[in-house]
Amino acid sequence: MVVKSPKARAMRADAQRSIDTLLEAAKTIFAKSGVDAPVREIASEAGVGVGTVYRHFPKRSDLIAAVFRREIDGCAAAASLLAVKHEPAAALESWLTRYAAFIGTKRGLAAALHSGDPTFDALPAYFEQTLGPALEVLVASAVTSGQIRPDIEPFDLLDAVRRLPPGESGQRMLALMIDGLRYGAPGHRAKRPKKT
Amino acid sequence: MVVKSPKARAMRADAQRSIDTLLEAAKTIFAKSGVDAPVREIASEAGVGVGTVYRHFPKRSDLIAAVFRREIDGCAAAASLLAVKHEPAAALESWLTRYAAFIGTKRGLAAALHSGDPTFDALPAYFEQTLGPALEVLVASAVTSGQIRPDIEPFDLLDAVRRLPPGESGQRMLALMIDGLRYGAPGHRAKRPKKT
Amino acid sequence: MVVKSPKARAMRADAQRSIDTLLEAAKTIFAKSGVDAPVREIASEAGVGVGTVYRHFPKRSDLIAAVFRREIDGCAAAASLLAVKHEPAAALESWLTRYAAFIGTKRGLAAALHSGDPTFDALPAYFEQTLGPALEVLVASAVTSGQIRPDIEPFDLLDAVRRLPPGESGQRMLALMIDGLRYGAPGHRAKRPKKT
Amino acid sequence: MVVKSPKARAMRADAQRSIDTLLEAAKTIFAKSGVDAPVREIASEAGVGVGTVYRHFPKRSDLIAAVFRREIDGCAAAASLLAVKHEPAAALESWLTRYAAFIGTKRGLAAALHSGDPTFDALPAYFEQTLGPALEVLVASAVTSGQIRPDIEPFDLLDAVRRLPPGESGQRMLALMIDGLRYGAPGHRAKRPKKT
DNA sequence: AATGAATGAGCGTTCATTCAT
DNA sequence: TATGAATGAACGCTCATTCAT
Repeated sequence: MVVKSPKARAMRADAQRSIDTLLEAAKTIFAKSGVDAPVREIASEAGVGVGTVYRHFPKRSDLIAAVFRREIDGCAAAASLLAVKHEPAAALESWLTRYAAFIGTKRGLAAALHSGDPTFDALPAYFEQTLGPALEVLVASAVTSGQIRPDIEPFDLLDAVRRLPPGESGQRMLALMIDGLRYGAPGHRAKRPKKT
Repeated sequence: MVVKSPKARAMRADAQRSIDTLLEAAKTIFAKSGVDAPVREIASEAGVGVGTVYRHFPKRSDLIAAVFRREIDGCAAAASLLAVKHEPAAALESWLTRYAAFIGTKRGLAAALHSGDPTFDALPAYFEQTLGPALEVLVASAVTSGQIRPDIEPFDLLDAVRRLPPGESGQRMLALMIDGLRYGAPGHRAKRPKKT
Repeated sequence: MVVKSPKARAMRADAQRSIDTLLEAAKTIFAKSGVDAPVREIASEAGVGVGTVYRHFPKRSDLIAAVFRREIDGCAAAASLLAVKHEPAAALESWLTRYAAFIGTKRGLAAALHSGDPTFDALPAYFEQTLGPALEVLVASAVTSGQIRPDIEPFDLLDAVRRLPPGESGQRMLALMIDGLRYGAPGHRAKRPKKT
Repeated sequence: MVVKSPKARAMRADAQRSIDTLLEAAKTIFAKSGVDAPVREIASEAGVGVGTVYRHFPKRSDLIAAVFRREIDGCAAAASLLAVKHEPAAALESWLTRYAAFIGTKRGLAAALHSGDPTFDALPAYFEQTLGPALEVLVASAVTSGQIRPDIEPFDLLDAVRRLPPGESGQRMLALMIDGLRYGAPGHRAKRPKKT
């Protein structure tokens, strides 16, 4: 999904370019200085005037939400790409890693998202409705090809990874979970310890 | 004993009282408005001028660190108090609850602590070195009296509770952990399910 | 007098319509938000882009002056209309009322007019030269028909009404003046107090 | 009356100096650029930082009101000075001239005063209660000494002069009124034209 | 030592004006 | 020619920090 200004109708090319540049810049600045970074800094990073920021994102929360949506979109879009470039299980693994990285980056936004600002109300639902199906396709493909166990609920996976602690410890746990996915797969059944 | 002039005594007491008042005020204001609250607000809550705040805490991070240390101290001190007022296991339970409450309050400070400001460098070590022994005593006592299982590493407990999610869900998980502590205790062994 | 852009010869119909719409919009916005209202607001009221405003009125003072001239024109034009619809004295009365209303509306512009901006230099003269003759015709007609006293200088009337205080008190004073006009009329002479 | 900040108690010398300087600067800037002049300009004229302006006058209307009150005070204070430097009638004349000048200067503030801002609510009463007695003393003195007619209500005089038109025409009318004051005085009765 | 007045950098925001579309 | 996106100067205001009292 391409992020557009509210009135997508008759959007001029330069305006769309401004929005794209702005979102990219905001992402960078948010990562560097937090979501409370001065608007001027974001404008400067984007190479536009502050007025342009305010034109497209009258409130700071509008900008934050747009950045967040954009990254959700990017993450979901990555699923399709990975699906055609890798084996099903490898694609799933790559995507989960990417998703975890996305979550890690966004941890700073969590506070903003829970600020009660109504601008953020729709974000959790958007998160699930966008990333859920993306993951579902990857999981289904890997299951069908017998590369991972079939008793996995994509939503659970999404949620569990989201709750992983940040840093290396989280990465190790993600690796564990991915191994766990493969563990019960039909193709690996022979390797399972026998029950007595 | 060296006799000090009454004046010197009084001044030192005054200054210490100022600092205490300031830390108490800062704690209150940090809780209400976050660690970025205006210095004036803190000074006003403490009933002093802003100059006094800057005299004792030249940088905001000094004040934050001092508040944090003070609460760590308070939390550690509570261990001794609880130890003499309750049975070992009950004391441990009470203290863990208090500790969790402290952690819950501080969650806002986490971002500040990870800001890279060198003022905060020593805090994690201070945290561990102060609360670790405090908990260790409580645990040892409860283990010795056979009220909790003996295979518990105090540091793990400290760390695990710190990572608990905020809110009611965290409280429920803390209750579970406390029950788990009692579960393997010698005094409860009779209740353990039999091995077949 | 109809307001036209400098190159009246090549003036396209839609351009003239733009100007008319703009002046009407500016009048509305000036009345609502003062002469310092944002240009965007005026453009929006007129249903055009801001660029169009600047095309026709490069400086704000140009727009203000044009609005003012337009209202002077409208007021002067009303004289002819009233002259054919009413008895001479009634026409005069109606016009003075309308003129007073115009003045009342414009009171906000007074400050702008005295700002020293050379754009406004010609306005006072235009005011007099447009409204003076308009009133003169009405007065002459009423005098000729014997409905009002003959010793009235139109300019004095114009000036006096302009200085009337705003609000009801001004309306009452205007009524008084109009009565005074009729008082010395030949047709009312019988009612005049005798000189001894 | 000396203008002081709301909490006159414990006002530091530098603060009072700041206020005085600010009011003087504000008067100058208001006269030059109107009451909507940038705060920075006023601060700069006063040689202080903008923060100082906001400390003493949180809202612009506070500053406007204070300037106005200060000038009323100054005008009232001039009465005492003139009373001891001139003959009663001359003092009255000088003061009326000064008062008219003050009114002339303030004409720009009229709009602000009628803006409905509650900060200005008390100003009209203050105006009357301060200038009324000041004029009353001058009038009484001149009447007692037989230099002006006795049938003059000070308030009427205050009000009439306030309504005089600005500029030379107003000055001529003020002169007329002052002559009128002397005209009916006992000491001038002999000069009155005889009725035939 | 304590106070709080003063400073001024810096932020959010608006809006006149320009100019690419 | 008309549009409105982009610009950036300028404003109101806050508040960390300094320093005279």
